[in-house]
Amino acid sequence: MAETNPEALQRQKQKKRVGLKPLTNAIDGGVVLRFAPNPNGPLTIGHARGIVINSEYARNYSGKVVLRFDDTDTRVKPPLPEAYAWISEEYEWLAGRPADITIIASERMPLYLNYAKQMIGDGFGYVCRCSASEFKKLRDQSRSCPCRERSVDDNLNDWESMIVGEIKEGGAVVRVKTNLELANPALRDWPALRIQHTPHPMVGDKYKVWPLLDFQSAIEDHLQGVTHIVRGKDLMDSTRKQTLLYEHFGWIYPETLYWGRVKVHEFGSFSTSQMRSSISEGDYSGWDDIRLPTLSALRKRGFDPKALKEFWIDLGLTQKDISISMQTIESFNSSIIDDKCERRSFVRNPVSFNIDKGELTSKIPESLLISRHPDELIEGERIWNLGSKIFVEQEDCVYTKIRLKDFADVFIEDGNAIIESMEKGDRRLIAHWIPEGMEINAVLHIPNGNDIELVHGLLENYEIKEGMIIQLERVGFAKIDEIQEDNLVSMIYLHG
RNA sequence: GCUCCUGUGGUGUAGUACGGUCCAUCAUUCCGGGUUUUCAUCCCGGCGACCCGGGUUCAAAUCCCGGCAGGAGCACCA
Repeated sequence: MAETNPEALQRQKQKKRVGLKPLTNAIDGGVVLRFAPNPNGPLTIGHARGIVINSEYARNYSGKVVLRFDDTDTRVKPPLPEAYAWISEEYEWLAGRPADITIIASERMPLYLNYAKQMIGDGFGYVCRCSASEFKKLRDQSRSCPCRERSVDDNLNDWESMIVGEIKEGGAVVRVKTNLELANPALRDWPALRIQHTPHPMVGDKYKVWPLLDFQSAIEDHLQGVTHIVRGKDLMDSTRKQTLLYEHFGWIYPETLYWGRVKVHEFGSFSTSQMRSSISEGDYSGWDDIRLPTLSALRKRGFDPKALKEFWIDLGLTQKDISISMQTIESFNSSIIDDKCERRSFVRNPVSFNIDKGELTSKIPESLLISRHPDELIEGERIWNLGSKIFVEQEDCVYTKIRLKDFADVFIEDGNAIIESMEKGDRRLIAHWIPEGMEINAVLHIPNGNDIELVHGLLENYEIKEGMIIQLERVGFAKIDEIQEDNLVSMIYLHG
């Protein structure tokens, strides 16, 4: 080998590439990407991939991201008015900055209708009044439908009828003329706009003709100067259809990248419309119900956006259909939050004992100083005022001699905990406990598939605030969701 | 059925354009050990993969051909 190919010997051992693959045809400062969700509900964990990949590429190339609401369907997937603001906000939460440009398709209807008219006027689009099934039949045989041969003037007349609402829903569509011999039947004379008389939640009944995704998205990408489109590979045919349209208009289609289908083990398959109906039926408390795979739910549970970001970047962009596990995301999250989460004691199944100080009375302090983080990564201590009683987790009461963590060795007898020494004298069990007076009733909500498991106990009531994420010693990370007026703390379990 | 995409350990992922220390990278899971006055976190170690069959070549995860498997699209949804 040294003779045939000496360079081969120089080859280094491979390393894993970090970050996203470079984009083709990308100029620093000139990259425009877009993230285009349907505002028919808030974002899910799958959308997170789109936000992360697009915003990361924009960051890498000092480019821009257009947040575009593709809300041109009033009936099958009607937009949810509140969702627009949720999505903008969730985008910012994840990307770390707001989108550079925000576009709402339904506000830009005149533009799309104009291009449609131009398309008809220039003869590469036509109004088709065949039924969907009639058309499909002809299309599958590469035959043109009767409407295709009509004059531009006839088409423009029909177009006007569509626009003013004279033609019923389903009565006509506008098609883009393509080569009918195209190998892929799905691309032949594809539909660009259809009639919808159902009022749009945002703009009302102003428009009777609405563009379909392939048309609206194609026009808008051109208008915004999008240079790179990253989309699911289920939209590969969209790319092909849109490229045909671009050729008609004389435009250049953006670079396109794809990702495969993503399933999350813990959530199985789900859809926004499915969740929407389950929520309205009361199966879930709302879009942020902790059992749901929505971004709002993950956020409510206390996930750090950086964890999601690192996770999706590590996965990168592949066209493989994948099945991921929340465990991996949780692992990214742990490494990010562990250093900044304070520890608190949470005693489940508490058993109370009287403290018997015995002969050591004079040596026992009135309060203990306990570190906020075991590695001293967080300054200051938690102050535990000792009362006359303690609560110990029942599980730890199987022995008579135990050590109260960070405090003293005790001997348990007849409901009393008799202090034997402050120093750890032997290898006895270290018990989990909390002094009386420091406790507050708490309930931990653990999402578990379709259920929420409730774990009751006593939480260490030291500097707790709503919204803070702490690590419950022995249990795992949790978020203080609500401190109720009846002195009950509601907590949400994050992960171990 | 037609059109298209994808196959690297349990799960993901790097490497594949241009064949060569690649007996294959990294993470996660799992198993074992260690640290810890938390059963959490953390640290160390280990198991574990190039879909199959041919071909080209001194040399194939990488190139060619043929299979097989999985997925998507074929909506007047996005």
